[in-house]
Amino acid sequence: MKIASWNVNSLNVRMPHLEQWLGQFQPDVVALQETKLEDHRFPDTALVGLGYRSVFAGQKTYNGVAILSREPIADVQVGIPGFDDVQQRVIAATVGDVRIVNLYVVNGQDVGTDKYDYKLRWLDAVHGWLSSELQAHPRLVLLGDFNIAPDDRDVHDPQVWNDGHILTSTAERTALARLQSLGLHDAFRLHHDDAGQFSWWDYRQAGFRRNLGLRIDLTLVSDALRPHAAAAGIDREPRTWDRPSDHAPAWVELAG
DNA sequence: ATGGTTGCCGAGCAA
Repeated sequence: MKIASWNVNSLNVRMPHLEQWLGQFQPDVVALQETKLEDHRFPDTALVGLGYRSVFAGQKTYNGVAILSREPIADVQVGIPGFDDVQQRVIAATVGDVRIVNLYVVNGQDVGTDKYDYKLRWLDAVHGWLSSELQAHPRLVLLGDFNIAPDDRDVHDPQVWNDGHILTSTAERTALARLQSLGLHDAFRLHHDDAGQFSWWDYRQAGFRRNLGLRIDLTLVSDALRPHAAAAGIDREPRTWDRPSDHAPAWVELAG
């Protein structure tokens, strides 16, 4: 079972890329972020034609998340229970016997801003919710655009991306580590320990060509699924295509 | 590098 996460940065623009990628990569489940589409505009009919059901929670202009699956999707949850939020950043659902939790984590803009405070409060709410979600669903995959690079291997320049910088600040990394301490394991790091493997490259300054990137798109597997995480990676190919998203898909394969 | 690029929508904001 191949499960992937992809921040498409507008599904309206990226639908041809998604179609191409679904056809060649053949994922079983895909978590999308930044669809930037109201629900009535979501291309669910076109996706059925490609063999995928979908559930989604969108809004105009910003945010928006979805889960696509070849198999039936059950028990859909939108948002974090008990955390009022007008921003559509969370959708969870069950596929087979696996709970899929898709996050579009707050970017945070800059350390010390109101958006940064919102990011940390939002991550705290996710932590509280996931501790109970894991009890109810031990076989769980938490994936998405985390907008946090876990450690210095995951940034092209640790001098710039340091403990005072957004996406790499100590408080953000601590919040991510706290989530992982619930028993969630970075599937990529179960299989690779090298630096310089990124999932996002800034559109500016020819970031992709120069590999000036960060690894901020993660697939985390629960304790129960860890022995089944047979492979994980990042598919850079769609980032090479014409008019790409600034993110590449990150994936984990569950076996057995 | 208070730059640079893309997507939203039609002026700046968010990333």
